Amino acid sequence: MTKFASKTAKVKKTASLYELPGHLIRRCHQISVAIFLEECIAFGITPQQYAIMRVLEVHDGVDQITVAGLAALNRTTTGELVARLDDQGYLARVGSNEDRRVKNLFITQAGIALIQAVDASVLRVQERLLKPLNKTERKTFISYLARIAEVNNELSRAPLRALRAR
Amino acid sequence: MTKFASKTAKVKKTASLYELPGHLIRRCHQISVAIFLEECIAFGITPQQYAIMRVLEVHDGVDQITVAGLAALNRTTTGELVARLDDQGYLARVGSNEDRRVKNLFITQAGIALIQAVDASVLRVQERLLKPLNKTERKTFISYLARIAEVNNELSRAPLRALRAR
DNA sequence: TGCTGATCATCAGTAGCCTGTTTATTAACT
DNA sequence: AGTTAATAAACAGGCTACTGATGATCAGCA
Repeated sequence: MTKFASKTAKVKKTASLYELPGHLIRRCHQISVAIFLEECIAFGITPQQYAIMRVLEVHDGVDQITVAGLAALNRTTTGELVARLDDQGYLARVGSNEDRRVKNLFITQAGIALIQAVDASVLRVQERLLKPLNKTERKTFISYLARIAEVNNELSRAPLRALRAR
Repeated sequence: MTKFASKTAKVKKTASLYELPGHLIRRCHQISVAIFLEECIAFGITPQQYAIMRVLEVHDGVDQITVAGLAALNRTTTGELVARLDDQGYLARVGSNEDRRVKNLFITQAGIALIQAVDASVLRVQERLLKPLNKTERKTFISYLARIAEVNNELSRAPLRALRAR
């Protein structure tokens, strides 16, 4: 048996759990969220809520599904997040007149103020998260993440969706 | 104002949402989970459940908190995951005699069979996830992820915890 | 022995993430 | 006009992730 082990061992074995990219990405995600919450605790905002606000900052007045697409968030989750942001007064849901199925989302003054106020904290999140990498490594790392996210976008259950023409 | 803009612009502005590492990591995480679920749909297992099984494969008989630490999972979440794995018959929870607070987790024959059966699928998950990167880029990417997870481990709300001496 | 502090599992409650379905409405086609 | 298909939002239900608290138990120490 052992005699032919090297020749018959064509079956690749899965790496250690601690080397599996999926597991590592999950851990990095947890770290990223933890740092974000710690830095932004004073604003009572989560990374996902922040993402929606950043989308709205650029695409004010779009509907929930569009925001979900632009932020790469699930449509149902987005509904919940938007409800909370509405409660907090950072955005307003306004029923559309042209299409009565739609609720358009508009950023409020408080919402604009929030994005500005939170900016320094978000910068610190990036800084702390990427601290283990030097400047060139950071660029490389981000470019790899971006490439994986872009090329595999359609594999995601909440893919990024560009703004549709109206 | 504009005249001095370049000189006064010492305040770094946060990057586009689509360049923020936190946001990109979240998207890659979603993709990773989606591919895993797709590949392993036949086994009815999730990435987190798989992580627990892999830990148990090496550290059979440890308690829930220890498994949580070794898999970098939250203690409460681990309790739920373990309950489901128990229901599915992949592990057994056995009350300890030495310490009656503790429930030791033992992998079952079905659990061992599962890990083996799922192996090829997990390999495909890695392959598909990292497809946008070439061989050297993959190594670099994984090493960056590992470094970020390791250096920032204590920032996580569910940090990796080594096996404690008993 | 009895007190005190730690520890394991669990519960309650909140948030995120997802699927499939339902309701209301719109668009498209006959 | 009337049927059908498509779409936005919301609902039901399940899994993951976390905090803070509770009950049971154990360990250390007076």
